Amino acid sequence: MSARQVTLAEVARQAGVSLATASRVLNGSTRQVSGDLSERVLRTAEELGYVPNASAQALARNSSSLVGLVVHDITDPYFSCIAAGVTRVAEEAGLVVVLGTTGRRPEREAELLSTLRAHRARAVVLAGSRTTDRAAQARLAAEIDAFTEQGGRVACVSQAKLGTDTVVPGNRAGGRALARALAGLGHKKFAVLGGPSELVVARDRLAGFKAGLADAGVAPPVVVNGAFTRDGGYEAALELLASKSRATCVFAVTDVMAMGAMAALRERGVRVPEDMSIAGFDDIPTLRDTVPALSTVRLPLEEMGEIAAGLVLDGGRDEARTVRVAGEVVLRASTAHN
Amino acid sequence: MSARQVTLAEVARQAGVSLATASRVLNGSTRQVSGDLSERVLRTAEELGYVPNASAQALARNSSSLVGLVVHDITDPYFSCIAAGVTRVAEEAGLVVVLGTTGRRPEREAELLSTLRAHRARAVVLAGSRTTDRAAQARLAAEIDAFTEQGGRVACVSQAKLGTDTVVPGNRAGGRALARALAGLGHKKFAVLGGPSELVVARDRLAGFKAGLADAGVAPPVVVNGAFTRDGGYEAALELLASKSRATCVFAVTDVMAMGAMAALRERGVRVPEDMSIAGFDDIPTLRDTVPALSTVRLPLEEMGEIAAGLVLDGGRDEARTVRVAGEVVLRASTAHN
DNA sequence: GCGTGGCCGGAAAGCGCTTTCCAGTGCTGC
DNA sequence: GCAGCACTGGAAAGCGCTTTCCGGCCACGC
Repeated sequence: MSARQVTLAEVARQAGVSLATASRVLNGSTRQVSGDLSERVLRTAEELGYVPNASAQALARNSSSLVGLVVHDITDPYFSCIAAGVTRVAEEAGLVVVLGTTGRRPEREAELLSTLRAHRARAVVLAGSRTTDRAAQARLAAEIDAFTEQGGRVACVSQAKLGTDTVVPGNRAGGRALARALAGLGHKKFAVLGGPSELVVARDRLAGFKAGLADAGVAPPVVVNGAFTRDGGYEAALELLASKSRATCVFAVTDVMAMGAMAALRERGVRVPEDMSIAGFDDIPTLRDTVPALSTVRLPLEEMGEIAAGLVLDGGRDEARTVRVAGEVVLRASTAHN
Repeated sequence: MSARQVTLAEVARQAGVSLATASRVLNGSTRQVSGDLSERVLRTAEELGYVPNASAQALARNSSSLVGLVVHDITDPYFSCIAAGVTRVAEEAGLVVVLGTTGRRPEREAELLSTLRAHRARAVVLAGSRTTDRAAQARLAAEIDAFTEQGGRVACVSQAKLGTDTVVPGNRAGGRALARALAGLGHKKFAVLGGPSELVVARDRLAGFKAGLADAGVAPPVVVNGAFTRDGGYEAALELLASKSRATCVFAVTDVMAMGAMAALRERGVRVPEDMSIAGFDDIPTLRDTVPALSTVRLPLEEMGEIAAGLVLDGGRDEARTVRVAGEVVLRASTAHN
């Protein structure tokens, strides 16, 4: 139990070389070490089962091999897809990802950033959606500043933050294109299941959708707001039904919300798409296989995670970069002609 | 840019106390510090925006605040639910979780453990399923030993590993109960979409299912193996259909596989449950809302993650503990009477 | 009144590594 | 043949923190 860990010093002693030499061999510094010694060190390290102490390295080098990833809820396919992209890139780069979940509490985001800063994470990907809550936003901005000042890089997914690299999906454009496509199906009365109004993602998608309807000369939609979750979609759909709206097509600003909404419609005996067409946004994998398959705006989620990780790890230029990824309207069985 | 980080020494100097005192105030050691000094330190720390360097702390204390979590694919709801449970508990305990993904490559598991060991993670939760590949298993066992010898704790979910705490779902019992329930629906010919034969989870569920059929006096099922993924289920289902089996009910050893299987059946015009009943295992949240809703064996996935994290973080007794969690058969619309 | 604890502050010795600086060696070039 | 250089190995100074140990102080007991 607790057999003391093998240290570099032991390896060095065992191999009959200095600490410096052992260090140089085992981490590939710029300095050369003769093949002879080098091999001896390698061999003893192997024999002793030496594993470098990452904390000590981080301390000595003043930089760790940690990359932070902050999401609201890892259970949500939107986030888990992004997480998959981020981890893939990080692991390829030999880094380790630290997963933080906020549970959608804005203050947690700042807390996590602070923790990550304590760990001297070299970068962090913020995948949460931006809130418009002033205080939380200021606190977060301060943490981001502190983090970058300390030499770390920050990238955001789908929420531009001052001075950070960002991957922004075409929320507005996607919403707009979707609206036109749906209007093209002949629908005249639309409803939108919007997210909480303080989320810019939700607002952008909604704004785009409205613009698209306007393009098509269709009346503005009824909007019902709900939480950005499956249950939020469920509740919002019930509320919509209760309102006796005459909508024939409903747009949920998120696939996950659409999922909840479909459950609500089904429970109330509203057939999709016969009685009501429904579309979402994101194209999370699970909803491609459902019946009816969900019409949506496809976002390359894993790729977005990869891009974000790439931005944040590529040694970093100074100015903030923004990468836009386009959404692609995919009409499936959940939307019908009207 | 890179404004040097505030260190404890600066706080101490600024507050006019020694390093020791500052440290004692800011981390709550066993030693008391007079209210006067204490407050002064706290205040300066606050003013300067001091954040302790986690690497330095880890080094000095010889223990970090990292908890590892190893999964195959964070995108898979099974794993993301477990991950949610683990992160919740870890974050409550003030720890930080490091997410490692294996992409189902057995050797990655050992690699990740080694990395985690380098970081002196204080514990790790292994949520991957055990392989029967001898070499990989030995390598993994060695890493687990090394990890525990170094003072870290290891817990496994659903795979007993020598000397580790384990959370084991009732795979066999669940499979058995499900088989009986399905037989009770009147089905006589069964098929099973099994996972890769080297996964004990898959084998246990299958074995339980067979036992349950035997209990009910029903003939053994046709078994088709596929990968433990949505696509694996899809392929296996196609293979099953091609085999012209007369099965009226199929059990996919995993909900995710069932999802793929349902897609395959649908494509081939096989109606569920009219032409074919189908059941899964796990009860991942997304499949409760689909049409038809999937019959399955419910496992409290998030709770399993919480339990695993709890086991591994509770200061640890010496002998390995095992917590069993029962699966509960839930029949929904995807299975019909025959 | 003085010895004996109990407390609290501070000095300093690490924790395991990286990296700078210095010393020694063998070459090259004239 | 020797100055100068490139190159390699080692000693040692940190990195930012924790913790042991020591010294000073006060309160107490006899």
